[in-house]
Amino acid sequence: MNSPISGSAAEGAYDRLHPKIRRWIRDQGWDELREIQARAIGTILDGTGDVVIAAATAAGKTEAAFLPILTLIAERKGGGFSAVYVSPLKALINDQFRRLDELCEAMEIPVVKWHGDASQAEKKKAIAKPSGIVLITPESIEAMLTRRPGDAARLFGAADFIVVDELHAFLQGPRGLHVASLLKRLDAMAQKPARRVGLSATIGDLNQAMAWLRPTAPQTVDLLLAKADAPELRLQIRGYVEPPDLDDPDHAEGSGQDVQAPRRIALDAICDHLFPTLRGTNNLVFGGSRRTVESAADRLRRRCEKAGVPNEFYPHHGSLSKTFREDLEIRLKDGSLPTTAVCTSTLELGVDIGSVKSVAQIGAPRSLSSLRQRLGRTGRRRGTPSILRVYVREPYVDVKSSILDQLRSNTIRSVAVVRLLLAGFVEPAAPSPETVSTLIHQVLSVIAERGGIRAKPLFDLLCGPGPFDSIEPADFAQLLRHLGSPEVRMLEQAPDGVLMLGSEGEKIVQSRDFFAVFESSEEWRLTAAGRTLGALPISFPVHKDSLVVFAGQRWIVLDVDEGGKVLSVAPHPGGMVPRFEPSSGEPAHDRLLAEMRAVYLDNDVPEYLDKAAQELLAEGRDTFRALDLDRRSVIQEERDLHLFVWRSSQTTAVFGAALGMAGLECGIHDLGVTVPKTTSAEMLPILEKLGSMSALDPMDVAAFVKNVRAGKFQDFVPETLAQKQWALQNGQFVGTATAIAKTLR
DNA sequence: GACCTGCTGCGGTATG
Repeated sequence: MNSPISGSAAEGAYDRLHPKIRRWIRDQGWDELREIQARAIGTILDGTGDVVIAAATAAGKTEAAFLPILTLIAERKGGGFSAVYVSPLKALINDQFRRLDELCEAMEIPVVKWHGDASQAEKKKAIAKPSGIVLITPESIEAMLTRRPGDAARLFGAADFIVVDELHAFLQGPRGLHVASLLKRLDAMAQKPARRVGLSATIGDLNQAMAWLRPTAPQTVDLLLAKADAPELRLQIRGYVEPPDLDDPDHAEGSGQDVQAPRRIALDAICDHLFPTLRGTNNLVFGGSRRTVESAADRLRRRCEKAGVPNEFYPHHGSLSKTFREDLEIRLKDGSLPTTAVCTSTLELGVDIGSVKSVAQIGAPRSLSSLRQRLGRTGRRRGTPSILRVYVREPYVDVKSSILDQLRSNTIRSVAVVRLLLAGFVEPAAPSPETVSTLIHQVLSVIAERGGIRAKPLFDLLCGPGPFDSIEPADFAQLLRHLGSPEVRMLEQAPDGVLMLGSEGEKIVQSRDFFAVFESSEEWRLTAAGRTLGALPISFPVHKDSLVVFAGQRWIVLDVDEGGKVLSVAPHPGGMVPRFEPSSGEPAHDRLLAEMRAVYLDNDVPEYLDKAAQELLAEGRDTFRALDLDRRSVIQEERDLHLFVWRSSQTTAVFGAALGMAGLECGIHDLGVTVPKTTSAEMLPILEKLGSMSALDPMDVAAFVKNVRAGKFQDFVPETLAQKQWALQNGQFVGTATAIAKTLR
């Protein structure tokens, strides 16, 4: 049989694969290897170092990594896993298992799924005879190290490769710090450190990815970038204005939440457009919050009922039970019934749901990396376009309204985001404020793993180049002393200096929720006729006869089990949409604010705006000009003073903290800060003083920052260490804040 | 003015 692979480079790559892999490729009916796959085969077979493979979704990254890896490990038998694949999602492990299992079976290489829902028997088998490939979550690696330290080295210590999937998901946040630390610890127990292969779709700064993958030698990481061949993009931005005096833009249609006479809110009009536009095809609607998702899904279901047609709109978010979510994912992938999922960010990455016809977004986006990921769900078949509809909600305004509302910043932001999307911009990863909290977790974990360890080898194992590089020996000593203090009792020190777990540390490590480095909140479990619907935040006020909209249906609470934290419900026509826990918003990048300013200054009216959005854009620009915001940045509005900063959320927050030092409490928004009950006459000398401080010490600003501590173990982080870390991560923004103060006028 | 992610080991019982 002739080689099915065309192109000389690809042909060469194909010929170098293991004969059984070549047969499998022919059996798949593939007529060519993708370019990224051919290049990965060359790099992995010829090289000895680490590799980052960055390519669009559905470009065949998994095969790009595993075809050459399997070729190299084909002849290895037993003696530990040959390759460790780390994934942030169980669902992704299940998908990859289906893709790898058949190929590996042909090669007689075992593959084992290793996560909380995976078969105990399979895991036991692998512990007895570890071999081949393991597909595992970070938390399961953590559990292995702390609960079976004797087995860990035998299982992982001989691996030739560690593959990290969805690498971009680990470039920031506590879980990224956690996995990076686990990689170091796996290296420390290995006879020879494994080669690392990172797989990713959207990465804003590739240097960050290389540094994350091999902190000791980022420049040695081979980088394989797939040429982007993005499908044609069709897009529309639609504008909607809320009615006057609205207190809840997500309330349930025709419910008691609508206290005054029922009236139409923006969400009603948005769903009036979504219903006929999306019906009959598969789509994703991103709602932004679980509350908006429930409210919109409920409206769309009612429109189906009214039209006398079967419902095809279903909610999907993290509080819904697994069964609901999986049923919907299967229905989307299967494709025999038209289906639209109204979701939060749950369907943004990972799980295989096939290609959808269009993506809709309720509310103006703020993050390019997330919008890109969402768009990647459409236009996956050759020749079909990506379709994106953005539904922008703006408040009602009249002469008494705040200028912040009159500036129509949501509409402006939508236009700016589209411009940056077309320009190919993606935000880099932001620093993670959970550093010390995650270090505490790893300190406890290493002590549990080894039974006890002295401070110096503990520091050498965890710190230095890598996730905790910013922790100096003196910081580490301070942290250990604090953890060992009589008030904390996380650690104890034996007379010979060996650190061991204290009574509190023992309790924490033994608990079932030790393995994850992120927090989880307490919730009510919601059941109907014995079936679990999902979970509601414990803060949601409930009592018998409460009405609730959940899982796309309306319910009445029959019974409240305080002890078991269970709510029993039954279908009911009324219902309130529950409020979930609020937290801080998605951060905006400097470049987005610069682009928003450019949109205000320009005169072009993009043709992708509907008539209402065009009017909102014009209103925003008129207000911008009337206030002369091109030249002015300090605007008095009655007793409030607005300072227009035009910088990232992080810079604006630091600027706000610097004002806090001067005794001014202020509110922070996209465009800048608002200081209540202050005049520009009072403000100008303060700004002048701030601007003249050439060396404002970030440590001094840190003292005025609320929530300087973050993460699961934030209560155990010494305040001064938290402030020092904040100053390290925000020092550059403090400098920017003084520079901003100089320019405001 | 937000979202998402993860989970051991034991003892009990039922089933092939």
